[in-house]
Amino acid sequence: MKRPDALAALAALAQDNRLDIFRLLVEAGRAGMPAGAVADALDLAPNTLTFHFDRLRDAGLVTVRRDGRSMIYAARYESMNALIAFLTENCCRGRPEQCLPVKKENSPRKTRKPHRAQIAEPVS
Amino acid sequence: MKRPDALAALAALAQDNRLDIFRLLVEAGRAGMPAGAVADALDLAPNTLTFHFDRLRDAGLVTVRRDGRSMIYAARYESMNALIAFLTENCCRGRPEQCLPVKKENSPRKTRKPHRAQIAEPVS
DNA sequence: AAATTATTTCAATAACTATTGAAATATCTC
DNA sequence: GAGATATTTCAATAGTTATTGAAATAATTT
Repeated sequence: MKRPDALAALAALAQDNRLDIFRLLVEAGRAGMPAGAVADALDLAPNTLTFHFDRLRDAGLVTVRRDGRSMIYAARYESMNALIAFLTENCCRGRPEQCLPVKKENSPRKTRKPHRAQIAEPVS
Repeated sequence: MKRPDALAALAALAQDNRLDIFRLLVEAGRAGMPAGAVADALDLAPNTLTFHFDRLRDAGLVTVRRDGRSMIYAARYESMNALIAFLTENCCRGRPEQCLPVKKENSPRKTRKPHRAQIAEPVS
């Protein structure tokens, strides 16, 4: 997965309702579920839902097929895994050495008090 | 990592410049790098950068400490891994059976043509 | 073929987000 | 302590995104 796709997937998942929708579809498995069932489960207006499905679809995270008058949406596990792989790539699982905590230097005592706040503890 | 934190992390990473900033910090390792160096590397205005740092910080993805007049930003690998774990949780690595492709049913030939589009191939 | 059910399309709107320029703050150097 | 450097704060603005209501489309049932 390349950067633009990863960015699209992140953006698609970075929204309250869409995260719920996607997780619900993941739960539902390969079979997927009809739009209406998702609407009921999450209490979303059908047009709002279509809006979010479109975004998930654009990001390649879900597929649709028609079944009678229902539209069946299903999670694309491949894309999700590709995203996870992308994130993993340059993080710990890709470079485990960086996940280790910094080893505290056993610094020699200074004779004078160091300048105020020259080196502070990380904040937030 | 709980849902709200995961959502915050996703939102923080789901932006062009922030994704670059974060990846750069990940590259930089535990030592982190001064805001100015990030600004130079990515050609971003200093105030724009502060804006994005704030968001990454709120999402718990980076830390800051002051070193002289520089502010040193560093990636928090823990959070990144927590996010990956969250995403993995209900996806393939958590439920590998779901990643397998649907096995195509070897359906008995119908005598009559099925209703148009009753079951279609997944789209997009 | 009319009524019903499931979903999408469209336009309007409110809310949020990123970027910019100008000014403020903090630290360092002379 | 004046000037320089590094970064943040603030206000304005342009652009994007989510939600809504009303109407349209598609498939099914009667």
